Amino acid sequence: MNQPDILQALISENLVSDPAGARGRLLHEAARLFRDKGYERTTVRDLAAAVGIQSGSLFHHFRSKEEILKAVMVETIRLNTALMQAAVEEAETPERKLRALVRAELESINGQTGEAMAVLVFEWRSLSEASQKEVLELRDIYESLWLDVLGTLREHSNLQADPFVVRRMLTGALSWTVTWYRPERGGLSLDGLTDQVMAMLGFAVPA
Amino acid sequence: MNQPDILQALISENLVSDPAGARGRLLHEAARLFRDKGYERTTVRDLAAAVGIQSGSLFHHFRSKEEILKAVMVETIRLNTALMQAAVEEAETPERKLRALVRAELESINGQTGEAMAVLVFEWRSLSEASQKEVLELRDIYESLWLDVLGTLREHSNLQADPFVVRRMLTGALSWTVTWYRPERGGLSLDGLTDQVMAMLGFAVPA
DNA sequence: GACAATACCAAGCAAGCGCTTGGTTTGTAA
DNA sequence: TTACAAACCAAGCGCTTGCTTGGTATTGTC
Repeated sequence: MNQPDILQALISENLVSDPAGARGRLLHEAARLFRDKGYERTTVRDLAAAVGIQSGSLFHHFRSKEEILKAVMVETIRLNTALMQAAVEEAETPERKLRALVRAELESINGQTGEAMAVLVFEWRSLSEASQKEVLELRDIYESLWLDVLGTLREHSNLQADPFVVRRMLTGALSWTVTWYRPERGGLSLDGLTDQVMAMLGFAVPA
Repeated sequence: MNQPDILQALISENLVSDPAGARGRLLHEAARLFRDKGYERTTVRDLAAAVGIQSGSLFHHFRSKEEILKAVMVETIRLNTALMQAAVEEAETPERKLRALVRAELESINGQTGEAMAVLVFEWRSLSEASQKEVLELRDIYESLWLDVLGTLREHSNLQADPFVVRRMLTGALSWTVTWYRPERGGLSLDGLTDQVMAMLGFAVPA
């Protein structure tokens, strides 16, 4: 299943909002604003203005400002978990599975869902503890994908370091690309960047 | 020169505030609060209460709340640049220099200056653009330390990936440890963690 | 012991915040 | 046409925010 199909499937299951609908458009604008200005500095008036309604009207769709932040995070994780799962299944060797994961995460961070992924990383503390717990459970599925692949590589001695540590290091390293990676100017493509990450981990770049 | 001596030297040059003084104590508490609650969620009343004065009295020491954030960042960079410089000079081979840098950065993030380093990473956007520019200039010195060492390793073919990319990946990976690394419970020491990072990069762990 | 300079307090202002309220428009289906 | 819910507006409430102001202790210096 390709990327648009996966998105479509999630929309029809009501797990992700349709980007064309009112709710989806708001979440997209919210992600952009939260990334650019931070959650706290973004006012409900900013959010409302971004989709062309009055600030009070927001509360017809969401009970609170925090619920908007949570929705951004939850829907992003749902989408990216599905995309990652597909990417892993398509690859055949453990090394190619790892490459697929790295590539997919780089894409989620620097591509279409980039704004929302940045929010997930940098606005985490703005979530209430109750919401944090909910979101963390969703992340577990996502993370187990990584740990399975890294664990297999470790067994085959293709990895010198501990899988848990490597995953956490990669989380930081890949997330951080959002602060500096600009594919448009400078030449390094997403595939090129993926190669660099694999090379850093000691895996040869395929010809 | 050891760590306390370096700190003392910076204090006497007025580049870093004495932690025992009023200003230094405030900056320390500010770093802690900013890390725990975020800059925006921390009020000047919180800051004042943490050092036992009235909120208005803060503005005798700092012109604005943002100036406090900036001071936290500037002083942290000054201190850690000095510590890194010393660490690199002491090591003799390029590989050992890299290890010294990794170890020093992990220590700065997870040790005494950890609160302030976390602020530097996560509250960056809360700085005004003018302040960001100032702080960025200070970071350049710091970063050139890394690029020199990584560049040398690259020339000696001990590094497969591009030094600029590796440094940026390491920035993310090492910063991110602040979100998960808890030395007290779990066993992995700072040296052990440093070994893991080096292993991940394909460098053998010294016996 | 006089006298600045420094450090602080008590009170509060103006602006901006998230959110509520009561009422109006719009879409949908019988 | 009627009925009704969903979507939205206009206005503003109550509270918190960063910061100011005018005055009072505290400290260091000769």
